[in-house]
Amino acid sequence: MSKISEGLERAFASRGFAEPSVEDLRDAAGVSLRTLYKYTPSRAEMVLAALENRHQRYLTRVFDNLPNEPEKALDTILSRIGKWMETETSHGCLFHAAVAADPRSQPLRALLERHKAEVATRAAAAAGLSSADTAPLVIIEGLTQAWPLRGEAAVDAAKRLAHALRSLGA
Amino acid sequence: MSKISEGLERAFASRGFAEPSVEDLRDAAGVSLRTLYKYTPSRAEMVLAALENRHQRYLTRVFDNLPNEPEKALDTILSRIGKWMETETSHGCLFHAAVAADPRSQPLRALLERHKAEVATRAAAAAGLSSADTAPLVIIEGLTQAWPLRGEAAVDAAKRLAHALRSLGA
DNA sequence: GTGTAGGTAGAGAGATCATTCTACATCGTC
DNA sequence: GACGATGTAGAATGATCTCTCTACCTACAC
Repeated sequence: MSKISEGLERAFASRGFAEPSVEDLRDAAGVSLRTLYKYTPSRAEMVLAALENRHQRYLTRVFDNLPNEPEKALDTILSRIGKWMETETSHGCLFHAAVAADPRSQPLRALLERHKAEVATRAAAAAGLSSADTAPLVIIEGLTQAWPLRGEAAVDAAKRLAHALRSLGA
Repeated sequence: MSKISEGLERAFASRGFAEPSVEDLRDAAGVSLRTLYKYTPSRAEMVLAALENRHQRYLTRVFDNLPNEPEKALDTILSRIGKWMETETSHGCLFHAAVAADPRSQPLRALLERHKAEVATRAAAAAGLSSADTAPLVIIEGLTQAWPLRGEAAVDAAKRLAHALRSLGA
């Protein structure tokens, strides 16, 4: 149920992956322990459900209704990521955080890779670049990690890089 | 004692911050529990000691003996970070990982900020840019997070961005 | 109104973990 | 050769956590 995933996402995003106990997660999900375990039969699956929800929300927030002109599209993406950081999280990428908290988990790695692959592909396509070009991913990752340290200045720097890349690539 | 910090760094780097128990950390540090607690009186301080060690090693490996020409310096830094990723860690930045694992910890945040501030300052200086310029930090962060996903292609993309930045800024 | 599917509340089992404590060993210095 | 500082090995403590289980409730189909 999506109410559960939403609550889980909120809990992990604000308190990290280590701290919240399953009882905390139950409260955040707004259901009983029994129902929580029915949909996500272990704590590890609660993490996966939260990230699945995150993935969808992120893609919608960042990539929907982009301008058609490739010159503007990447700028818009970077602005939106700045806003996302501001409202949704104050420290880095939740997928990287989940993997960092439990680096041995294979399903978690797979989810991270799927998420980033989709982000990279969409960003490159919107910017009119080859989908194999890694540069947009580097800019986006850089912005996401630098934002907690520099705030809006990171957005500006990312945009400058995107602009420089475009004028050099042309 | 530095043998302890080194062992702790190795343990957290390879197994993450959540998994290793204090007994595992004792084995990695190569001392008794009592001695371990003498130098680092809580598990949280073991994390801090590991990161302190990491910080010094990283600065040395990445920033020592850089070429004097600003055009080459940033390229060298990015190549060295690629090598660092290859030999030292397979997933992202250990400081971000530590904060992600325990986002409420103030000392951890402070350490992350100190580390990144020093990296940003040194990179900007070596590249002949203003030390307030956020672009080098964005590139470095982007490379560090994209490397686990794209390997050497991330190094190449980071270098292209650095080059584009330089030719646009000039 | 009875049966069934699916919910809540919450106690309990069983394991694990961080931290402390006890008992003993080593070694350089006087 | 005895002392004191510092180390090791590992048991004991007390808290906490995940996951399961029991007991009860609600709503609806027939």
